[in-house]
Amino acid sequence: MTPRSTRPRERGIPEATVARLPVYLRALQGLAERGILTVSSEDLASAAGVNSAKLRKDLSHLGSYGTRGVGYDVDYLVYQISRELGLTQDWSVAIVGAGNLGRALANYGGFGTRGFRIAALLDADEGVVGDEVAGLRVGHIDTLEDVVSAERVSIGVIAVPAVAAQGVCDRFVEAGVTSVLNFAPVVLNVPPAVDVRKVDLSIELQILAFHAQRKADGRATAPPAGRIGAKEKA
Amino acid sequence: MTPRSTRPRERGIPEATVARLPVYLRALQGLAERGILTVSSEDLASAAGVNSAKLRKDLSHLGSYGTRGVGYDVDYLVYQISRELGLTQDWSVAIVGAGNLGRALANYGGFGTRGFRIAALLDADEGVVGDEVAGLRVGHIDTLEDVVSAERVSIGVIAVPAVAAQGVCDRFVEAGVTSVLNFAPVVLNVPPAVDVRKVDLSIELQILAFHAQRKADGRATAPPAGRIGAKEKA
DNA sequence: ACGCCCTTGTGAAAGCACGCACAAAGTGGG
DNA sequence: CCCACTTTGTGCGTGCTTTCACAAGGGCGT
Ligand SMILES: NC(=O)c1ccc[n+]([C@@H]2O[C@H](COP(=O)([O-])OP(=O)(O)OC[C@H]3O[C@@H](n4cnc5c(N)ncnc54)[C@H](O)[C@@H]3O)[C@@H](O)[C@H]2O)c1
Ligand SMILES: NC(=O)c1ccc[n+]([C@@H]2O[C@H](COP(=O)([O-])OP(=O)(O)OC[C@H]3O[C@@H](n4cnc5c(N)ncnc54)[C@H](O)[C@@H]3O)[C@@H](O)[C@H]2O)c1
Repeated sequence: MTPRSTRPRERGIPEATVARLPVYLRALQGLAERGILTVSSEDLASAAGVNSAKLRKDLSHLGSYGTRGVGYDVDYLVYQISRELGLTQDWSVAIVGAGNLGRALANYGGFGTRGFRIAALLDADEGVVGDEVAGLRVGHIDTLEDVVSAERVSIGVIAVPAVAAQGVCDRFVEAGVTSVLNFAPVVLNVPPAVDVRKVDLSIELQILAFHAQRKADGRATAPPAGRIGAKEKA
Repeated sequence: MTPRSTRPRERGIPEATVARLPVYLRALQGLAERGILTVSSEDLASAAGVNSAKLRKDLSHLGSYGTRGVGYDVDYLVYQISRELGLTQDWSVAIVGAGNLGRALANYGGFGTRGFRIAALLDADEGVVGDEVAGLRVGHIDTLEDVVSAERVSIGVIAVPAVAAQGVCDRFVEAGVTSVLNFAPVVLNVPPAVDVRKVDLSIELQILAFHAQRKADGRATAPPAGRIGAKEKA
């Protein structure tokens, strides 16, 4: 059979596109707040910081939601992108690690406004458990499995020290969480069905340093690469 | 002439490679701490969560620093990658916004240990200026230009609310900062010579939500393996 | 009702990135 | 000294991304 006739738009949005949809969504919400009703691909692309052809191709993966000669209806597009991203439903998030970062995350208002609900903030330190952070009481890490199941947590956030991250991750996975956002600077090992994304500050800084150095160098500066012990090239 | 050109690395390392070098570096440092002297591409790749062929190709962009039949000298490779990333020098970083996130960043130990020095933490709120955070006194935003110039800040970190981000960014750029790390959920507008990287929590969550929805949606329309299923994504 | 003009949606081309598979290169044993 | 074995470095095919360029589609003024 040819299942291709089943859907107006094929299931199978390129990963690169998925990563940009949230950016478009935010830009659109900004436009909506300013009372703008329609927007051309050119203007939206500019607001999102991308090339307009790319934006159109990205949106074309969702369907034909534009009107030629006019542009896109802002509200409608917000809805369509939200739906595609799964934001028409709420997602429960559990944060493990109530340290500097975990608390900052819990205090961050940008969660709830976008359909993500912090169901729990857990920590292993008895001195921290019971604290109130952003109207949430810090729970004990041992309740992780219960919380995940009771609150139907589908996204786990890891904000513990690097050495503890894999262990926390394993517990999340064991408890049935299949989406993990990792702030610890380690490579997590998970089964193929689990989706891990990482946010790594050091890496970002190092990438910036690389480019900064290159800008500063200007010309080819190959300082004596040689060093103790190892083989000398040439 | 024509010596097998000592030019180990051509100018022009692929961006994708640059983004992975910090991951390799961290994995190598972990090995070094455990007293491991040499490592094969297979083992290092596994520690870094990538394919070994990819790792070898990435490293080949820096030069031929491996020994066939043996592997790579851990210390030597640490040094080479560090040098390539510009980590053999120290970088001064200025953080603007001493709120939840700014404080968490300032308190984060992982900075100094990797060659990044927090030269200043600035805020506009008079009630916050003067606070001590992580042994650092919060300065007033109006001193930004002075600090940048006096401390030779080359990397600016933006941790202010979205509405204030572009303004802070403009001041950084005006002051001569050409590398910016942005935590605010906005698209920053900068001259071409300025390098901006963003860390956007909401976007990461939304991408996770997209895949989570897809997994939950009826069937496996797309085998999770093909996408960012398992190992961490770059 | 007609045609002009604007903007979308999309082939096609070019550019990157990835990973396989293997020759080359070096090690260590006999 | 030679050979068997290990692991690197890379040529090459494949698939994904980006960008260009334009035909098709739709609104709007006359
Ligand atoms: N603070 C930052 O700005 C920042 C930036 C980048 C990355 N990170 C990373 O984020 C993670 C957290 O950073 P932080 O500054 O919040 O550290 P932190 O030390 O302030 O907090 C860590 C918290 O995790 C808890 N914890 C430790 N082991 C645990 C376990 N097994 N189960 C549950 N809780 C446990 C500790 O009790 C502590 O409260 C670290 O991996 C760090 O490298 C932090
Ligand atoms: N807290 C988080 O976990 C988190 C997560 C993701 C993104 N963010 C983003 O990071 C940014 C900061 O978040 P936060 O939670 O720390 O906010 P916050 O409100 O706690 O802190 C913001 C700080 O910036 C200062 N500020 C405001 N305008 C300024 C200006 N023009 N110049 C200098 N300082 C100024 C404020 O005085 C305040 O101290 C926001 O854009 C937020 O969206 C935060």
